[in-house]
Amino acid sequence: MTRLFEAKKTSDGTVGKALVMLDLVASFERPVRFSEILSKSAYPKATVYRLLQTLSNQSMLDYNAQTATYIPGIRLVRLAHSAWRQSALAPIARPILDDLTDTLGETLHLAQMDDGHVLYVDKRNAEKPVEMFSSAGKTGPGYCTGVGKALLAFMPEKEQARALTRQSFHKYTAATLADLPALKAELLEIASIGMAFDREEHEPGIICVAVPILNGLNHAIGALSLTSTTSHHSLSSIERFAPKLQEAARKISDAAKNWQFPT
Amino acid sequence: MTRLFEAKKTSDGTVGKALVMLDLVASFERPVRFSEILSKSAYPKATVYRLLQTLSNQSMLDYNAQTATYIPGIRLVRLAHSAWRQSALAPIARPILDDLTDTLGETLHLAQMDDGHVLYVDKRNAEKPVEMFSSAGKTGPGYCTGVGKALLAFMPEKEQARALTRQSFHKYTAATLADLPALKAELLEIASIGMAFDREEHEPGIICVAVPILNGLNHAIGALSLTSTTSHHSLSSIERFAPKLQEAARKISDAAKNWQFPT
DNA sequence: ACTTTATGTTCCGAATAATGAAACCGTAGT
DNA sequence: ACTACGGTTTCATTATTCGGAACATAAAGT
Repeated sequence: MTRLFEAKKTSDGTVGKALVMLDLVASFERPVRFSEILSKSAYPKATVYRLLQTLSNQSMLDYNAQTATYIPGIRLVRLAHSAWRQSALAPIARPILDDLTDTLGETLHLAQMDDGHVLYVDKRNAEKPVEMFSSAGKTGPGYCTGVGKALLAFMPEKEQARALTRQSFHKYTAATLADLPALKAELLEIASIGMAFDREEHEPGIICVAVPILNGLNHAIGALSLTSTTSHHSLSSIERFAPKLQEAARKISDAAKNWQFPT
Repeated sequence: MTRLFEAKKTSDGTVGKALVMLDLVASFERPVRFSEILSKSAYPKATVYRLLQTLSNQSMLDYNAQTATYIPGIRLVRLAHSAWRQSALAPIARPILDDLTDTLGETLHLAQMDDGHVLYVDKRNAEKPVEMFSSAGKTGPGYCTGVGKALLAFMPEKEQARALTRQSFHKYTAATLADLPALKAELLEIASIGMAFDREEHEPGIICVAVPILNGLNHAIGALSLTSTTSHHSLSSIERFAPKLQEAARKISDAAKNWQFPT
Protein backbone atom coordinates (compact mmCIF):
# COMPACT_ATOMS: atom_id res chain seq x y z
CA MET A 1 0.00 0.00 0.00
CA THR A 2 1.39 3.33 -0.99
CA ARG A 3 0.64 6.55 0.73
CA LEU A 4 0.27 9.82 -1.10
CA PHE A 5 1.13 11.87 1.90
CA GLU A 6 3.83 10.47 4.06
CA ALA A 7 2.86 10.88 7.70
CA LYS A 8 5.23 13.26 9.42
CA LYS A 9 7.62 11.08 11.30
CA THR A 10 7.49 12.09 14.87
CA SER A 11 8.68 9.03 16.71
CA ASP A 12 12.15 8.18 15.38
CA GLY A 13 11.52 4.49 15.84
CA THR A 14 12.64 2.58 18.87
CA VAL A 15 15.16 5.16 19.95
CA GLY A 16 12.48 7.82 19.94
CA LYS A 17 10.22 5.68 22.07
CA ALA A 18 12.99 5.02 24.53
CA LEU A 19 13.60 8.73 24.85
CA VAL A 20 9.93 9.38 25.40
CA MET A 21 10.14 6.96 28.30
CA LEU A 22 13.19 8.74 29.63
CA ASP A 23 11.41 12.08 29.53
CA LEU A 24 8.42 10.50 31.15
CA VAL A 25 10.41 9.19 34.08
CA ALA A 26 12.17 12.53 34.42
CA SER A 27 8.87 14.40 34.33
CA PHE A 28 7.70 12.82 37.57
CA GLU A 29 10.55 14.53 39.40
CA ARG A 30 10.49 11.71 41.94
CA PRO A 31 11.13 7.97 41.92
CA VAL A 32 8.35 6.18 40.07
CA ARG A 33 7.05 2.66 39.96
CA PHE A 34 6.46 0.67 36.82
CA SER A 35 2.71 0.92 37.01
CA GLU A 36 2.76 4.71 37.32
CA ILE A 37 4.92 4.98 34.25
CA LEU A 38 2.71 2.54 32.42
CA SER A 39 -0.45 4.45 33.20
CA LYS A 40 1.02 7.68 31.82
CA SER A 41 2.45 6.01 28.75
CA ALA A 42 0.85 5.42 25.39
CA TYR A 43 2.66 2.11 24.86
CA PRO A 44 1.50 -1.34 25.92
CA LYS A 45 2.75 -3.00 29.06
CA ALA A 46 5.35 -5.30 27.57
CA THR A 47 6.82 -2.52 25.46
CA VAL A 48 7.14 -0.15 28.37
CA TYR A 49 8.68 -2.93 30.40
CA ARG A 50 11.28 -3.72 27.76
CA LEU A 51 12.19 -0.08 27.21
CA LEU A 52 12.68 0.50 30.92
CA GLN A 53 14.85 -2.59 31.12
CA THR A 54 17.03 -1.42 28.29
CA LEU A 55 17.39 2.08 29.70
CA SER A 56 18.27 0.70 33.12
CA ASN A 57 20.88 -1.63 31.63
CA GLN A 58 22.38 1.37 29.98
CA SER A 59 22.42 3.47 33.17
CA MET A 60 20.13 5.98 31.54
CA LEU A 61 17.76 5.05 34.35
CA ASP A 62 18.55 3.86 37.85
CA TYR A 63 16.32 1.15 39.18
CA ASN A 64 16.06 0.85 42.91
CA ALA A 65 15.17 -2.75 43.73
CA GLN A 66 14.37 -1.81 47.34
CA THR A 67 11.57 0.56 46.47
CA ALA A 68 10.94 -0.83 42.97
CA THR A 69 11.27 2.64 41.49
CA TYR A 70 13.02 4.27 38.59
CA ILE A 71 14.82 7.60 38.44
CA PRO A 72 16.88 9.18 35.65
CA GLY A 73 20.33 7.62 35.64
CA ILE A 74 23.81 8.74 36.43
CA ARG A 75 25.00 8.37 32.86
CA LEU A 76 22.99 11.45 31.98
CA VAL A 77 25.06 13.56 34.33
CA ARG A 78 28.24 12.52 32.57
CA LEU A 79 26.79 13.19 29.14
CA ALA A 80 25.36 16.53 30.19
CA HIS A 81 28.72 17.71 31.38
CA SER A 82 30.02 17.10 27.92
CA ALA A 83 27.04 18.88 26.38
CA TRP A 84 27.43 21.87 28.67
CA ARG A 85 31.14 22.21 28.07
CA GLN A 86 30.79 22.07 24.34
CA SER A 87 27.80 24.32 23.94
CA ALA A 88 28.75 27.61 22.40
CA LEU A 89 26.98 29.58 25.12
CA ALA A 90 27.39 28.61 28.75
CA PRO A 91 31.18 28.13 28.96
CA ILE A 92 31.78 31.32 26.99
CA ALA A 93 29.40 33.35 29.10
CA ARG A 94 30.86 32.15 32.36
CA PRO A 95 33.61 34.71 32.93
CA ILE A 96 31.34 37.50 31.76
CA LEU A 97 28.65 36.45 34.23
CA ASP A 98 31.29 36.32 36.94
CA ASP A 99 32.19 39.94 36.26
CA LEU A 100 28.60 41.05 36.06
CA THR A 101 27.75 39.41 39.37
CA ASP A 102 30.63 41.23 41.02
CA THR A 103 29.53 44.55 39.52
CA LEU A 104 25.80 44.33 40.11
CA GLY A 105 25.41 42.06 43.09
CA GLU A 106 22.08 40.78 41.84
CA THR A 107 20.69 37.42 40.80
CA LEU A 108 21.41 36.51 37.19
CA HIS A 109 20.16 33.77 34.90
CA LEU A 110 21.50 32.55 31.60
CA ALA A 111 19.02 30.60 29.52
CA GLN A 112 18.49 28.95 26.14
CA MET A 113 15.35 27.95 24.29
CA ASP A 114 14.55 24.27 24.27
CA ASP A 115 11.47 23.22 22.38
CA GLY A 116 9.54 26.35 23.30
CA HIS A 117 10.54 26.20 26.93
CA VAL A 118 13.24 27.97 28.82
CA LEU A 119 16.29 25.98 29.81
CA TYR A 120 18.47 27.65 32.42
CA VAL A 121 22.12 26.88 31.78
CA ASP A 122 23.73 29.03 34.42
CA LYS A 123 22.77 31.06 37.43
CA ARG A 124 24.45 33.47 39.81
CA ASN A 125 23.16 34.32 43.17
CA ALA A 126 24.69 37.39 44.71
CA GLU A 127 24.24 36.31 48.30
CA LYS A 128 24.11 32.84 49.68
CA PRO A 129 21.77 30.66 47.72
CA VAL A 130 18.29 30.42 49.20
CA GLU A 131 17.38 27.57 46.93
CA MET A 132 18.05 24.02 47.82
CA PHE A 133 19.14 22.74 44.46
CA SER A 134 21.38 24.00 41.76
CA SER A 135 19.51 25.26 38.79
CA ALA A 136 21.48 24.50 35.67
CA GLY A 137 19.24 22.21 33.65
CA LYS A 138 16.08 23.56 35.24
CA THR A 139 13.30 24.48 32.87
CA GLY A 140 10.58 27.09 32.91
CA PRO A 141 7.73 28.32 30.75
CA GLY A 142 8.52 30.41 27.70
CA TYR A 143 5.55 32.76 27.63
CA CYS A 144 5.74 34.17 31.14
CA THR A 145 9.38 34.56 32.06
CA GLY A 146 11.70 37.39 31.12
CA VAL A 147 14.23 35.16 29.41
CA GLY A 148 11.48 33.18 27.70
CA LYS A 149 9.92 36.22 26.13
CA ALA A 150 13.29 37.68 25.16
CA LEU A 151 14.17 34.42 23.42
CA LEU A 152 10.81 34.13 21.67
CA ALA A 153 10.93 37.71 20.46
CA PHE A 154 14.23 37.16 18.70
CA MET A 155 13.66 33.84 17.01
CA PRO A 156 13.55 33.18 13.28
CA GLU A 157 9.92 33.44 12.24
CA LYS A 158 9.40 29.76 11.52
CA GLU A 159 10.98 28.61 14.73
CA GLN A 160 9.00 31.16 16.65
CA ALA A 161 5.76 29.89 15.18
CA ARG A 162 6.70 26.38 16.19
CA ALA A 163 7.74 27.48 19.67
CA LEU A 164 4.49 29.37 20.17
CA THR A 165 2.52 26.19 19.55
CA ARG A 166 4.39 24.58 22.42
CA GLN A 167 3.15 27.08 24.99
CA SER A 168 0.51 25.74 27.32
CA PHE A 169 -0.89 28.90 28.75
CA HIS A 170 -1.63 28.92 32.41
CA LYS A 171 -2.54 31.97 34.42
CA TYR A 172 0.04 31.76 37.21
CA THR A 173 -0.73 35.26 38.46
CA ALA A 174 -3.04 38.16 37.67
CA ALA A 175 -0.33 39.59 35.41
CA THR A 176 0.31 36.45 33.34
CA LEU A 177 -0.23 36.87 29.61
CA ALA A 178 -2.34 33.80 29.23
CA ASP A 179 -3.25 33.85 25.58
CA LEU A 180 -1.53 33.91 22.25
CA PRO A 181 -2.67 37.34 20.96
CA ALA A 182 -1.52 39.08 24.15
CA LEU A 183 1.81 37.29 23.97
CA LYS A 184 2.32 38.12 20.29
CA ALA A 185 1.69 41.80 20.96
CA GLU A 186 4.15 41.73 23.81
CA LEU A 187 6.79 40.00 21.67
CA LEU A 188 6.57 42.76 19.06
CA GLU A 189 7.11 45.33 21.76
CA ILE A 190 10.08 43.38 23.10
CA ALA A 191 11.59 43.03 19.64
CA SER A 192 11.40 46.79 19.17
CA ILE A 193 12.87 47.87 22.51
CA GLY A 194 15.36 44.99 22.78
CA MET A 195 14.48 43.91 26.29
CA ALA A 196 11.79 41.99 28.13
CA PHE A 197 10.22 42.33 31.56
CA ASP A 198 8.63 39.82 33.82
CA ARG A 199 6.05 41.84 35.72
CA GLU A 200 5.22 39.22 38.33
CA GLU A 201 3.87 37.09 35.50
CA HIS A 202 5.23 33.80 36.72
CA GLU A 203 5.45 34.27 40.47
CA PRO A 204 3.95 37.01 42.64
CA GLY A 205 6.60 39.34 43.97
CA ILE A 206 9.23 38.26 41.44
CA ILE A 207 10.21 40.66 38.68
CA CYS A 208 12.95 40.63 36.10
CA VAL A 209 14.59 42.32 33.12
CA ALA A 210 15.94 40.16 30.36
CA VAL A 211 17.92 40.82 27.20
CA PRO A 212 18.60 38.53 24.25
CA ILE A 213 22.07 37.36 23.30
CA LEU A 214 22.10 37.72 19.53
CA ASN A 215 24.00 36.14 16.71
CA GLY A 216 24.96 37.86 13.47
CA LEU A 217 21.46 37.40 12.06
CA ASN A 218 19.78 39.12 14.99
CA HIS A 219 18.47 35.86 16.31
CA ALA A 220 18.75 34.92 19.96
CA ILE A 221 21.21 32.19 20.87
CA GLY A 222 20.41 32.78 24.53
CA ALA A 223 19.11 35.30 27.00
CA LEU A 224 20.39 36.93 30.13
CA SER A 225 18.22 38.16 32.96
CA LEU A 226 18.39 39.94 36.27
CA THR A 227 15.82 38.84 38.80
CA SER A 228 14.65 40.61 41.90
CA THR A 229 11.68 40.93 44.22
CA THR A 230 9.15 43.70 44.51
CA SER A 231 10.35 44.27 48.07
CA HIS A 232 13.86 45.15 46.82
CA HIS A 233 13.13 46.82 43.53
CA SER A 234 10.47 48.33 41.34
CA LEU A 235 10.20 47.65 37.63
CA SER A 236 11.67 51.02 36.83
CA SER A 237 14.56 50.51 39.22
CA ILE A 238 15.53 47.18 37.67
CA GLU A 239 15.25 48.74 34.25
CA ARG A 240 18.29 50.78 35.21
CA PHE A 241 20.35 47.58 35.09
CA ALA A 242 19.40 46.99 31.47
CA PRO A 243 22.39 48.77 29.90
CA LYS A 244 24.80 46.65 31.91
CA LEU A 245 22.93 43.52 30.90
CA GLN A 246 22.98 44.56 27.28
CA GLU A 247 26.68 45.24 27.43
CA ALA A 248 27.28 41.79 28.88
CA ALA A 249 25.00 40.21 26.27
CA ARG A 250 26.95 41.91 23.52
CA LYS A 251 30.24 40.66 24.98
CA ILE A 252 28.91 37.11 25.11
CA SER A 253 27.60 37.46 21.61
CA ASP A 254 30.98 38.64 20.33
CA ALA A 255 32.83 35.91 22.15
CA ALA A 256 30.45 33.32 20.67
CA LYS A 257 30.98 34.64 17.16
CA ASN A 258 34.74 34.40 17.34
CA TRP A 259 34.73 31.19 19.21
CA GLN A 260 35.99 28.00 17.66
CA PHE A 261 36.40 24.93 19.74
CA PRO A 262 40.11 24.56 20.53
CA THR A 263 41.65 22.00 18.23
CA MET B 1 18.93 -23.61 16.48
CA THR B 2 19.31 -23.59 20.23
CA ARG B 3 22.27 -22.31 22.08
CA LEU B 4 23.58 -23.89 25.25
CA PHE B 5 25.23 -20.77 26.47
CA GLU B 6 23.33 -17.61 25.77
CA ALA B 7 25.72 -14.94 24.66
CA LYS B 8 25.84 -12.15 27.22
CA LYS B 9 23.69 -9.44 25.78
CA THR B 10 25.75 -6.34 25.67
CA SER B 11 24.12 -4.26 23.01
CA ASP B 12 20.51 -3.68 24.07
CA GLY B 13 19.36 -3.48 20.49
CA THR B 14 18.90 -0.27 18.64
CA VAL B 15 18.70 1.86 21.74
CA GLY B 16 22.01 0.49 22.94
CA LYS B 17 23.64 1.30 19.65
CA ALA B 18 22.27 4.82 19.69
CA LEU B 19 23.70 5.32 23.15
CA VAL B 20 27.07 4.02 22.05
CA MET B 21 27.01 6.70 19.37
CA LEU B 22 26.09 9.31 21.94
CA ASP B 23 29.00 8.32 24.15
CA LEU B 24 31.25 8.31 21.15
CA VAL B 25 30.35 11.86 20.20
CA ALA B 26 30.74 12.96 23.82
CA SER B 27 34.12 11.25 24.09
CA PHE B 28 35.66 13.55 21.50
CA GLU B 29 35.08 16.50 23.82
CA ARG B 30 34.86 18.75 20.78
CA PRO B 31 32.60 19.10 17.75
CA VAL B 32 33.09 16.16 15.40
CA ARG B 33 32.37 15.47 11.78
CA PHE B 34 30.54 12.47 10.45
CA SER B 35 33.64 10.81 9.05
CA GLU B 36 35.51 11.06 12.33
CA ILE B 37 32.65 9.43 14.16
CA LEU B 38 32.41 6.76 11.48
CA SER B 39 36.07 5.89 11.66
CA LYS B 40 35.90 5.37 15.43
CA SER B 41 32.70 3.39 15.24
CA ALA B 42 32.19 -0.31 14.80
CA TYR B 43 28.99 0.14 12.79
CA PRO B 44 28.72 0.53 9.03
CA LYS B 45 28.31 3.88 7.37
CA ALA B 46 24.58 3.83 6.74
CA THR B 47 23.86 2.70 10.28
CA VAL B 48 25.99 5.42 11.86
CA TYR B 49 24.35 7.91 9.58
CA ARG B 50 20.86 6.88 10.56
CA LEU B 51 21.64 6.83 14.27
CA LEU B 52 23.14 10.30 14.17
CA GLN B 53 20.08 11.56 12.32
CA THR B 54 17.76 10.12 14.90
CA LEU B 55 19.74 11.48 17.82
CA SER B 56 19.89 14.92 16.24
CA ASN B 57 16.13 14.91 15.62
CA GLN B 58 15.70 14.14 19.27
CA SER B 59 18.02 16.92 20.45
CA MET B 60 20.28 14.38 22.03
CA LEU B 61 22.87 15.71 19.60
CA ASP B 62 23.21 19.16 18.15
CA TYR B 63 24.20 19.29 14.51
CA ASN B 64 25.85 22.45 13.32
CA ALA B 65 25.20 22.79 9.61
CA GLN B 66 27.79 25.54 9.31
CA THR B 67 30.70 23.40 10.39
CA ALA B 68 29.03 20.04 9.67
CA THR B 69 29.78 18.86 13.19
CA TYR B 70 27.96 17.13 16.01
CA ILE B 71 28.09 17.83 19.72
CA PRO B 72 26.06 16.36 22.58
CA GLY B 73 22.67 18.02 22.70
CA ILE B 74 20.86 20.36 24.99
CA ARG B 75 18.25 17.79 25.95
CA LEU B 76 20.88 16.02 27.99
CA VAL B 77 21.28 19.03 30.24
CA ARG B 78 17.59 19.01 31.06
CA LEU B 79 17.54 15.29 31.74
CA ALA B 80 20.69 15.44 33.83
CA HIS B 81 19.23 18.11 36.06
CA SER B 82 16.46 15.72 36.85
CA ALA B 83 18.92 12.89 37.45
CA TRP B 84 21.05 15.01 39.76
CA ARG B 85 18.13 16.27 41.79
CA GLN B 86 16.73 12.82 42.33
CA SER B 87 19.94 11.01 43.09
CA ALA B 88 20.11 9.96 46.70
CA LEU B 89 23.56 11.49 47.14
CA ALA B 90 24.27 14.91 45.68
CA PRO B 91 21.21 16.86 46.84
CA ILE B 92 21.41 15.36 50.33
CA ALA B 93 25.10 16.09 50.65
CA ARG B 94 24.72 19.66 49.50
CA PRO B 95 24.03 21.45 52.81
CA ILE B 96 26.63 19.33 54.56
CA LEU B 97 29.23 20.26 51.97
CA ASP B 98 28.22 23.89 52.38
CA ASP B 99 28.96 23.70 56.09
CA LEU B 100 32.20 21.86 55.58
CA THR B 101 33.40 24.40 53.04
CA ASP B 102 32.71 27.19 55.51
CA THR B 103 34.54 25.36 58.28
CA LEU B 104 37.59 24.17 56.36
CA GLY B 105 37.97 26.65 53.54
CA GLU B 106 39.46 24.01 51.28
CA THR B 107 38.51 22.46 47.95
CA LEU B 108 36.09 19.56 48.27
CA HIS B 109 34.83 16.96 45.83
CA LEU B 110 31.87 14.65 46.04
CA ALA B 111 32.03 11.66 43.73
CA GLN B 112 30.29 8.44 42.80
CA MET B 113 31.50 5.35 40.98
CA ASP B 114 30.35 4.98 37.40
CA ASP B 115 31.48 1.89 35.57
CA GLY B 116 34.85 1.81 37.31
CA HIS B 117 35.47 5.48 36.82
CA VAL B 118 34.99 8.40 39.11
CA LEU B 119 32.08 10.71 38.44
CA TYR B 120 32.23 14.00 40.26
CA VAL B 121 28.76 15.11 41.28
CA ASP B 122 29.60 18.19 43.29
CA LYS B 123 32.54 20.41 43.99
CA ARG B 124 33.31 23.26 46.33
CA ASN B 125 36.02 25.70 45.81
CA ALA B 126 36.93 27.73 48.83
CA GLU B 127 36.97 30.92 46.77
CA LYS B 128 34.57 30.26 43.88
CA PRO B 129 30.92 29.46 44.60
CA VAL B 130 28.90 26.62 43.10
CA GLU B 131 29.88 25.51 39.63
CA MET B 132 27.21 23.29 38.31
CA PHE B 133 27.89 21.37 35.16
CA SER B 134 31.34 22.84 34.77
CA SER B 135 32.50 20.31 37.32
CA ALA B 136 29.53 18.12 38.11
CA GLY B 137 29.51 15.38 35.53
CA LYS B 138 33.24 15.41 35.06
CA THR B 139 34.92 12.03 35.19
CA GLY B 140 38.30 10.82 36.32
CA PRO B 141 40.24 7.57 36.65
CA GLY B 142 39.37 5.20 39.48
CA TYR B 143 42.79 3.78 40.30
CA CYS B 144 44.73 6.98 40.85
CA THR B 145 42.46 9.47 42.55
CA GLY B 146 41.62 9.69 46.22
CA VAL B 147 37.89 9.35 45.72
CA GLY B 148 38.39 6.58 43.18
CA LYS B 149 40.43 4.44 45.53
CA ALA B 150 38.10 5.12 48.45
CA LEU B 151 35.15 4.01 46.33
CA LEU B 152 36.91 0.91 45.03
CA ALA B 153 38.04 -0.14 48.50
CA PHE B 154 34.49 -0.16 49.80
CA MET B 155 32.67 -1.90 46.99
CA PRO B 156 30.90 -5.26 47.17
CA GLU B 157 33.42 -7.87 46.08
CA LYS B 158 31.78 -8.70 42.78
CA GLU B 159 31.30 -5.12 41.76
CA GLN B 160 34.86 -4.34 42.75
CA ALA B 161 36.16 -7.14 40.57
CA ARG B 162 34.17 -5.80 37.66
CA ALA B 163 35.31 -2.24 38.32
CA LEU B 164 38.94 -3.30 38.48
CA THR B 165 38.71 -4.76 35.00
CA ARG B 166 37.66 -1.34 33.74
CA GLN B 167 40.87 0.36 34.86
CA SER B 168 43.23 1.20 32.04
CA PHE B 169 46.41 1.83 33.92
CA HIS B 170 48.47 4.74 32.82
CA LYS B 171 51.46 6.08 34.69
CA TYR B 172 50.50 9.76 35.00
CA THR B 173 53.27 10.50 37.48
CA ALA B 174 56.12 8.69 39.20
CA ALA B 175 53.78 7.93 42.09
CA THR B 176 50.93 6.40 40.06
CA LEU B 177 50.05 2.86 41.02
CA ALA B 178 50.05 1.53 37.50
CA ASP B 179 49.32 -2.13 37.94
CA LEU B 180 46.64 -4.27 39.47
CA PRO B 181 48.64 -5.98 42.27
CA ALA B 182 49.88 -2.63 43.60
CA LEU B 183 46.36 -1.24 43.48
CA LYS B 184 44.87 -4.25 45.23
CA ALA B 185 47.38 -3.99 48.06
CA GLU B 186 46.60 -0.29 48.41
CA LEU B 187 42.86 -0.98 48.48
CA LEU B 188 43.27 -3.40 51.37
CA GLU B 189 45.19 -0.77 53.29
CA ILE B 190 42.48 1.81 52.53
CA ALA B 191 39.74 -0.58 53.63
CA SER B 192 41.48 -1.09 56.96
CA ILE B 193 42.21 2.55 57.79
CA GLY B 194 39.02 3.95 56.26
CA MET B 195 40.62 6.66 54.17
CA ALA B 196 42.54 7.06 50.95
CA PHE B 197 45.30 9.38 49.84
CA ASP B 198 46.27 10.66 46.48
CA ARG B 199 50.01 11.17 46.74
CA GLU B 200 50.46 13.11 43.52
CA GLU B 201 49.38 9.98 41.67
CA HIS B 202 47.21 11.71 39.10
CA GLU B 203 48.81 15.13 38.81
CA PRO B 204 52.15 16.35 40.09
CA GLY B 205 51.73 18.76 42.98
CA ILE B 206 48.13 17.71 43.71
CA ILE B 207 47.42 15.71 46.83
CA CYS B 208 44.21 14.69 48.52
CA VAL B 209 42.54 12.79 51.35
CA ALA B 210 39.32 10.96 50.62
CA VAL B 211 36.82 9.07 52.74
CA PRO B 212 34.01 6.78 51.66
CA ILE B 213 30.33 7.53 52.31
CA LEU B 214 28.96 4.21 53.47
CA ASN B 215 25.57 2.59 53.48
CA GLY B 216 24.32 0.17 56.11
CA LEU B 217 26.25 -2.70 54.54
CA ASN B 218 29.59 -0.90 54.70
CA HIS B 219 29.59 -0.31 50.97
CA ALA B 220 30.41 3.06 49.48
CA ILE B 221 27.57 5.01 47.92
CA GLY B 222 29.96 7.88 47.30
CA ALA B 223 33.18 9.47 48.44
CA LEU B 224 34.24 12.82 49.73
CA SER B 225 37.66 14.33 49.28
CA LEU B 226 39.72 17.33 50.20
CA THR B 227 42.21 18.41 47.58
CA SER B 228 45.22 20.63 47.96
CA THR B 229 48.61 21.30 46.48
CA THR B 230 52.04 20.40 47.77
CA SER B 231 52.80 24.10 47.99
CA HIS B 232 49.99 24.61 50.51
CA HIS B 233 50.03 21.35 52.43
CA SER B 234 51.95 18.20 53.08
CA LEU B 235 50.33 14.76 53.18
CA SER B 236 50.46 14.73 56.95
CA SER B 237 48.93 18.18 57.21
CA ILE B 238 45.96 17.26 55.04
CA GLU B 239 45.53 14.07 57.04
CA ARG B 240 44.53 16.34 59.92
CA PHE B 241 41.35 17.18 57.99
CA ALA B 242 40.34 13.53 57.87
CA PRO B 243 38.23 13.50 61.04
CA LYS B 244 36.14 16.41 59.76
CA LEU B 245 35.70 14.66 56.44
CA GLN B 246 34.70 11.45 58.16
CA GLU B 247 32.19 13.28 60.30
CA ALA B 248 30.65 14.87 57.20
CA ALA B 249 30.62 11.51 55.43
CA ARG B 250 28.79 9.97 58.35
CA LYS B 251 26.23 12.78 58.34
CA ILE B 252 25.63 12.30 54.62
CA SER B 253 25.39 8.59 55.12
CA ASP B 254 22.79 9.01 57.88
CA ALA B 255 20.81 11.50 55.86
CA ALA B 256 20.80 9.12 52.89
CA LYS B 257 19.56 6.25 55.02
CA ASN B 258 16.61 8.16 56.35
CA TRP B 259 15.87 9.89 53.13
CA GLN B 260 12.72 9.24 51.20
CA PHE B 261 11.86 11.37 48.26
CA PRO B 262 9.21 13.88 49.38
CA THR B 263 5.80 12.75 48.25
C1' DA C 1 37.88 20.52 -18.75
C1' DC C 2 38.25 16.20 -17.08
C1' DT C 3 39.60 12.76 -13.65
C1' DT C 4 40.29 11.53 -8.93
C1' DT C 5 39.46 11.56 -4.07
C1' DA C 6 37.07 12.46 0.11
C1' DT C 7 32.86 12.96 2.29
C1' DG C 8 28.12 12.66 2.95
C1' DT C 9 23.35 10.80 1.52
C1' DT C 10 19.95 7.60 -0.26
C1' DC C 11 18.10 2.89 -1.82
C1' DC C 12 16.06 -1.41 -1.06
C1' DG C 13 15.90 -6.52 -0.36
C1' DA C 14 17.42 -9.31 3.47
C1' DA C 15 18.08 -9.90 8.23
C1' DT C 16 16.77 -8.80 12.62
C1' DA C 17 14.71 -6.79 16.39
C1' DA C 18 10.52 -4.84 18.27
C1' DT C 19 5.83 -5.72 19.11
C1' DG C 20 1.92 -6.68 22.21
C1' DA C 21 -1.84 -9.99 23.48
C1' DA C 22 -1.98 -13.29 26.53
C1' DA C 23 -0.35 -16.24 29.89
C1' DC C 24 2.16 -16.46 34.00
C1' DC C 25 4.10 -15.63 38.69
C1' DG C 26 4.29 -13.96 43.36
C1' DT C 27 2.27 -11.44 47.01
C1' DA C 28 -1.29 -9.48 49.65
C1' DG C 29 -6.14 -9.00 50.83
C1' DT C 30 -10.71 -11.23 51.86
C1' DA D 1 -9.04 -21.01 48.53
C1' DC D 2 -10.17 -17.41 45.72
C1' DT D 3 -9.39 -12.76 43.78
C1' DA D 4 -6.94 -8.66 42.70
C1' DC D 5 -2.85 -6.42 41.66
C1' DG D 6 1.73 -5.36 40.09
C1' DG D 7 5.21 -7.08 37.62
C1' DT D 8 7.51 -10.49 34.29
C1' DT D 9 7.93 -13.72 30.45
C1' DT D 10 6.56 -15.98 26.12
C1' DC D 11 6.18 -16.27 21.21
C1' DA D 12 4.20 -15.93 16.62
C1' DT D 13 3.56 -11.86 13.89
C1' DT D 14 4.99 -7.60 12.04
C1' DA D 15 7.57 -3.61 11.42
C1' DT D 16 12.03 -1.71 11.77
C1' DT D 17 16.66 -1.75 11.25
C1' DC D 18 20.54 -3.27 8.66
C1' DG D 19 24.22 -2.46 5.51
C1' DG D 20 26.35 -3.16 0.83
C1' DA D 21 26.35 -0.59 -2.84
C1' DA D 22 25.08 2.98 -5.75
C1' DC D 23 24.64 7.86 -5.89
C1' DA D 24 25.54 12.87 -5.05
C1' DT D 25 28.49 16.75 -4.14
C1' DA D 26 32.34 19.29 -3.56
C1' DA D 27 36.97 20.10 -3.48
C1' DA D 28 41.78 18.88 -5.27
C1' DG D 29 44.88 17.00 -8.85
C1' DT D 30 46.44 16.47 -13.78
